[in-house]
Amino acid sequence: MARLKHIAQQRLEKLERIRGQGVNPYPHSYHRSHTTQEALTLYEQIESSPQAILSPELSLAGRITAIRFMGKIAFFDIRDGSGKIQLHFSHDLLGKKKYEFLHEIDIGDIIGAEGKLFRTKTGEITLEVNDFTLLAKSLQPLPEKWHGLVDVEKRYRQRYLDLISNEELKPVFRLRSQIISALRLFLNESGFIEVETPVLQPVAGGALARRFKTHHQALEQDLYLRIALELYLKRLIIGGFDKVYEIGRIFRNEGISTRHNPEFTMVEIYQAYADYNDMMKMVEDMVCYIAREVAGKTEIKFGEELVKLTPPWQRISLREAIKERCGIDFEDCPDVKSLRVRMEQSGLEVDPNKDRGRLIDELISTFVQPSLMQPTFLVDYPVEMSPLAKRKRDNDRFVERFEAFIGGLELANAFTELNDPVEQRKRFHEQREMQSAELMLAKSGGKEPEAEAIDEDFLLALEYGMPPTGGLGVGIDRLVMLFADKQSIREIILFPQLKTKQQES
RNA sequence: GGGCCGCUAGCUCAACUGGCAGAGCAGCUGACUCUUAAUCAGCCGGUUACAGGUUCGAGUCCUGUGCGGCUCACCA
Repeated sequence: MARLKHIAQQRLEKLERIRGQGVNPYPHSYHRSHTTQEALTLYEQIESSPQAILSPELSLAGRITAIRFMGKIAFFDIRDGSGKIQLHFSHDLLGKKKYEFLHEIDIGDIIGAEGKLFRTKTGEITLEVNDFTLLAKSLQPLPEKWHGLVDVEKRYRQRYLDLISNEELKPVFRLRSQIISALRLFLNESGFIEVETPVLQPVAGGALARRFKTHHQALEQDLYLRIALELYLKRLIIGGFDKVYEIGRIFRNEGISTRHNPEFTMVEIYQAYADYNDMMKMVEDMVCYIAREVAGKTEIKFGEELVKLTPPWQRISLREAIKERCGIDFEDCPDVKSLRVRMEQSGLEVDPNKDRGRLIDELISTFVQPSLMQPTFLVDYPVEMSPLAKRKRDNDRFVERFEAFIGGLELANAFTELNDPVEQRKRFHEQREMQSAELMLAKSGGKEPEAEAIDEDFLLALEYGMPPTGGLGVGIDRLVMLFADKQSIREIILFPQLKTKQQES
């Protein structure tokens, strides 16, 4: 750029004038006695007290969001993490020199101010400033006060501006924090131990998803970012922690959408001597517990829907749910080919590369999922969709697995964990065969064909014996979407993934 | 990756079938001792995302590129 932006240039000139007066525009610290919210509360207490008490001297600090000069007095609004308050400056109280220094101060600057509280003629609690300190000079103009920052791309790329200018944003991320706290509290109170397992893994297993690859220099070895928490948490069950959970970031190298970010947060919970029925109960209890903690009730609004979280939630068998909605009974089509033909008969466009499990998955997301607004468990999945789940006690074509849906969002996935090491090895191999067949087919698509390795270290662990175990995974981001009533995952992730923009300088 | 839509001043938005690129806020100068979207007067601010093309003339039409939104695919 040939010349500096006009406004920034003016601010730099102000900065020099400030320094020229011997004032440090970026001092090291400032002692504030109250937050703006505490100050407002304090003054209301003073007013309602029976004795006539005067406001004590306080010091407040924050970012200037509005400036209104009226000749020899001025009103500023400042905002801190708790809220905002109005400041009143007068020429008479501050003296000529200090009052004139106010003209070097801009919207966006951070200041500290000392004085006493009073109420203006129009009734607003205000600090009568008898001294102030510049704490940080701002060199960039803030978005407009009235409309705030609207440009979606800018809101995500410069989230700090979004937070500064759109007041309704902070509560969303406070809510996110509260949900995670409540979740921890629930699990800790139920006797679970929180653990941390590797993010960098030599074999990224536990789910079917494309991975991110990286390289460790000293080990001279490729590593992958984890796509699930599952296999390491099960190692801990084997090691004798009977109740473990991890809240952690998962990375999946797949498409980005309003429901998908490349990195997202999951909680996975494993309980020894439990099965998927126990985990179903746990999901109900856990979501209700969180609802009461963060919303104070178990009925919440999501989009147009009023969602009732009180247990018991509806339980439908996956097979019945699909049959009811589109008339296809996938058990009548025991192999890929017949199911594909059946789906084509129903007028569906069918991806020829999909295996039977993925075709069934497509039936779920097309016909079933969108209608699951009230909390619902889909139970009992076909074995080929779930390589880590244990077969049903009375039907070995199905596994003991459920997925929980609320508001049309897939929220949780759980099963009675497979603990037979011989069968687990067999299932891994079957899965890999399907995958490499698929890769052969897709090869023309130009994707790098790289079949997932089998986690031999996990299989070895299983061979030492894992107790019967119930496992549960819950997508935290979607849980937050639900409670925050947001239709896009980008609204509840502070810094959603965007493509890097080329710098224009 | 496919389809549809968008990109104009620091921010929020105008500009009719192609005809001089504008307003409000922010900024600067001045007035104003209870304002709060303060008010009043004046001023500054643009490679209309980028690169080509059509045309006497392009913010507007065409082609390509970039980034974003929605959606489909993939996935959770």
